[in-house]
Amino acid sequence: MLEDVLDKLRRGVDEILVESEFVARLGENRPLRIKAGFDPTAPDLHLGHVVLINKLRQFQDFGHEIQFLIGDFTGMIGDPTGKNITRKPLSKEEVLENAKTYQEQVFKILDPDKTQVVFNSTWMSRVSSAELIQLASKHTVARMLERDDFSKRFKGGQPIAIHEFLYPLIQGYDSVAMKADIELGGTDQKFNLLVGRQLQEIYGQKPQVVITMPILEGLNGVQKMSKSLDNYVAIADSSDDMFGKIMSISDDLMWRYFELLSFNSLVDIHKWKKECDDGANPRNYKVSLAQEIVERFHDAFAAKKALENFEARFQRGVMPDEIDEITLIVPNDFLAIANLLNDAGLTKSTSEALRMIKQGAVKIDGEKINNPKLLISVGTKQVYQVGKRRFARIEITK
RNA sequence: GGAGGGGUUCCCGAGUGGCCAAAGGGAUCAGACUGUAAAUCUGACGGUUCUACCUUCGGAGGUUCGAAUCCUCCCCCCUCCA
Repeated sequence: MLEDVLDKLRRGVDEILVESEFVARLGENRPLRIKAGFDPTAPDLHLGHVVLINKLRQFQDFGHEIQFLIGDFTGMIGDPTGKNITRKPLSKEEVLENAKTYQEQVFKILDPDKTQVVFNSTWMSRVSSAELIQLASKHTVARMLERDDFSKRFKGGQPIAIHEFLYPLIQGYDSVAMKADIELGGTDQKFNLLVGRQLQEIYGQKPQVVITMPILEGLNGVQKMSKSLDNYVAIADSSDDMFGKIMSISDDLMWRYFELLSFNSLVDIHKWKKECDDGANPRNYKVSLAQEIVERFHDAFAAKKALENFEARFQRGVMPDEIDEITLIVPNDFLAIANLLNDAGLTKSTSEALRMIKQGAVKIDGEKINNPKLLISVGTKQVYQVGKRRFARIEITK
């Protein structure tokens, strides 16, 4: 029984520190306090976050208690880690607003009744400077430099601000304040999570078990999924977008997504991979992955519809059902095509519009055009298309 | 406080007086092909009234017919010494 639970909980995780302690805690047969921290600045949750949240859900299903920690205290200070732009500090109102958005999204996966949302400002804002220095005295610079990104930056001559050393300490102190049994985080959080263990021990608590989850690669498979790199699938994406984005990942990356995001058993996933290796069409498997994910965040009907739209659009070249309607008001009787596309927002600049036309990417009512100097007269209303994905029905009036 | 190194187009990173809107790679976009918004190949990738012009190489001046490249001052980052 315990073995079965363990197997399920181990799926997809990167590391469990310390495994024997983990087994012992589960054996205590009580609801464990599972901590997971989130940054209050990015309320747009994406599939990268889902990897972790799915795991939380699993713990929840086994009867454990999720402590969904929103790091509003640190967020209010503003953490410029690894950035050259100073992140602007968030106000109390913004933090609360973001927290609300978070919950709306996260409760698509987690059970709200078994989830406690907590803010670290609750305890951190009461900590005095003297106490903070006390906390800082519990750790050394040498140990801080063990953290991979710190040591890399240190050796590579990149700056490390003093307060960046405080973040792991505060995060670790959160574990003390919360009396966490287990803390989950991405592999990039490993160091911080371990600081939690050390601090708990210093403060006379049983150190938390640390579980790290892999960082999901973004759509291009190169860097991690993140909003700022624009390679993400947001939980809030429309069903069509979500479906299309998943279809755009490479066949290789698909297996990674299967393992980390799908609820299908690993046995099945490995079987499918083998089938593909033996010549089956990976497209079909990718479709089922895309459908599973769309279904989870929307519903079965939306998933079916998304597939139909996708096939119509990209296999048969049918125009989408819903096209943005735009009306452009111009002073003359004619408008040059490049300016039109730019004004309508279909291209980023008129230069880009001209390039697109040269490359044969522009269609009017389904007809490819190749004259970059084409003039469109006032009074017309046509569907303009740039590439395969950008459409608008544009009316020109005087 | 002293000595030295560095800031280049979305990112990484070449370029040390004209051939530089600036190599190469990544990302992105488009076309072809297809199994799909995969892979692969090809092309594009600052802006505009586009065979030309304008703006860009941390900022402000200067030298020069001509500067990302040379000089001066300033800002920022890093290393070593104290």
